[in-house]
Amino acid sequence: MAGGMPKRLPTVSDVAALAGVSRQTVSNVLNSPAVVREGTRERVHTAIAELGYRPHTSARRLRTQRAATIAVRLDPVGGGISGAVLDRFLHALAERGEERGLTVMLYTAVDPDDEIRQFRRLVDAAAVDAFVLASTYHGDPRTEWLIEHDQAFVTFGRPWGIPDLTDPKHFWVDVDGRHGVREATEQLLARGARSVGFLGWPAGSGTGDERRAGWAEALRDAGFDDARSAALSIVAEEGVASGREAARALLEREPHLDALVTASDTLALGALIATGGRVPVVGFDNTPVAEAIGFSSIDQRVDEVAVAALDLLDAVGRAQSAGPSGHRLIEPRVVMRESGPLLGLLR
Amino acid sequence: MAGGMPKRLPTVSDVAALAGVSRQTVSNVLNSPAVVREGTRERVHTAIAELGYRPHTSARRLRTQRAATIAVRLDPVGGGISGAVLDRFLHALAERGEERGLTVMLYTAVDPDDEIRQFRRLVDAAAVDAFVLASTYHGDPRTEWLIEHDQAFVTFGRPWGIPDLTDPKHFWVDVDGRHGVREATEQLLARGARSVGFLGWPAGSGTGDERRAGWAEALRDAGFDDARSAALSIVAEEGVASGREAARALLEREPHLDALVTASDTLALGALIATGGRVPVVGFDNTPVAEAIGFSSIDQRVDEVAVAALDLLDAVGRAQSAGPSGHRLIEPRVVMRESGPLLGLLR
DNA sequence: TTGTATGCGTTATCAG
DNA sequence: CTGATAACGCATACAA
Repeated sequence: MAGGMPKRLPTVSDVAALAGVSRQTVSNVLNSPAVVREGTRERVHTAIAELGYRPHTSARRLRTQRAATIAVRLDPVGGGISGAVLDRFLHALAERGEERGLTVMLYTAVDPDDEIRQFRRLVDAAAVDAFVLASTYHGDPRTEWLIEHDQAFVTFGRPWGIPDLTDPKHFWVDVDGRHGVREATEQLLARGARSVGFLGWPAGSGTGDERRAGWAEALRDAGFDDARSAALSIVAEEGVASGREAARALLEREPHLDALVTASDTLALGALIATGGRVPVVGFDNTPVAEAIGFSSIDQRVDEVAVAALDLLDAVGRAQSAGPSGHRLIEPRVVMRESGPLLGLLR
Repeated sequence: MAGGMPKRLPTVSDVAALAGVSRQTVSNVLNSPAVVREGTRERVHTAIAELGYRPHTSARRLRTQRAATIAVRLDPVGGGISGAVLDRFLHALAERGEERGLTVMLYTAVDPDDEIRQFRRLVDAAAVDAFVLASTYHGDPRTEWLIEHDQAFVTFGRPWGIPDLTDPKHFWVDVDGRHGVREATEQLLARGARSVGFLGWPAGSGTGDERRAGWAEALRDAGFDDARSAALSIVAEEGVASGREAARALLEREPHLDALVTASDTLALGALIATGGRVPVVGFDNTPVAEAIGFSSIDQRVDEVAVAALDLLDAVGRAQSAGPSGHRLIEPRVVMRESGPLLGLLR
């Protein structure tokens, strides 16, 4: 790098001098503007602009004892097709966080124990004042540690398995998959589909069960009896190949099937391959793949999730009641696509 | 959150008291261990461990005038299939950075001007002491701004278009795509392929041109004359569909083609669809898709890239000469896959 | 409304 | 080798 002068950054004192006030006044202009007189305030602002002054992050943090930083774990690699969801969430978090003066920092961990070690490191160094976890389960050692050590955190994903979802110690944001799948199913029916199937994961994953439930609800409301519905549903492990197998089996059993909702874009892709794109398929996550291939999907609206997560952390930080409760359920958005540029490939 | 006591973190003073030394000695143990006597050092370490003490990040930053933080822009969404590369790089950066006591923070920007605004914000607030950019071009306003303002930065990607790649003001790390493609081609030939084609991007993108050059070199070394080679090459815009079209056209023209190297996994996927998986195809980036489908690809080794980038930044920070030069060219790794679980799908 | 004094936790300087 | 003192830049209680 070219070795210019160290070029000291301006401080409050510099601003104060230029504006002809005390440095305390400058601080007031920034932190309690109401307390300073109009004219003075303006002079200070001019000086600030002229010098390009900005409060020194570390000094402020040291003084206020707040890092204004939230930590998020970055996983090794977004699991294949669906990984993009976490990335989009991260992006949203960084973007909306910046609006509130928050910095997003990354950490990595190979397992829960390692992650707790990271918690300890970041907390002990006062490097962070909140964590965002990408999902949790009942008895998760990470959330237990965080609660025990009074650390602010929020999870993207309900704490599946916890008997009482309103546990006031555990703040979470989640996407209402049930609602989204239900809506997608209703839309398919409204468009004339007479037999809408569901391809989901084996029972036991909270997320997957919710999605299936949404589909079942829609069919029930449309007058299908439960036995009839049950025959239209099939399970598969996450994966293109298993999705294709399952879709194939389902179609063999129910040849009149004229639409399919699935628990993920991965399964949707498998189903599209199996049907040669002849049956409309709705995926979940609205990944780039869905967009590229051109099939319908359900978007998680990670931006809203990020905003909600930050709201909750704000509330935690101020020890306020977090609004109605410490949780937010975001309604996903159904993205219907009539046909895509690549669907033809599958024939 | 449960409202326990504020639970003050231990400071150097606490450690000093417990160890029965002055706090300066504690600081010395941490920063210049050589200067303190063995026995004392041990006592201090014991006290540190007992209290779970860690230097307060912000205090240290304020004092040392170094943020120990590097900023990386997170893009809205990793462009479809190939996006994962940047994610993996980010992960590697966070992981290797932590080993050196560096924090990775994220920022977002909608365009270069916006990004420069972010630079200004982060620099003026002393929030960051280096930037990592994901690629640049000649006359890039971002690098110009950074150089002009004496900010440390390194780019992942050569500054294409700059006449002198050894510009001492611009540090970069890149992957030697030419070498990788050449090696992949050689391996195909060694395995008995008699006619290896290349499917790449239109001329003009530095990256793409390099990759094509690697393939051409391998053919030349194998005794193909240039005219013969030229007929085996075709171009396509990035995208599955266009890759498929181009591969189809190439095969029609050169039916005896028995292997294909491509400039990206996206193009490779298109080619695989076109050939029904009957011709071995090598992609580039070794994305999750390549792994899932099971085709060969060239891995960028982002971990090595991250390490090299951090090395360069270290050198910049200490105003040292950055080793041999301010650049590192990483050799990618060819990942040959005989067949994958999903290749059959394409038939 | 404005200015003054003090401390956040750390490290650097310098005298013992 | 160790210990006192000052300063990094900011914000707050308190006095003017």
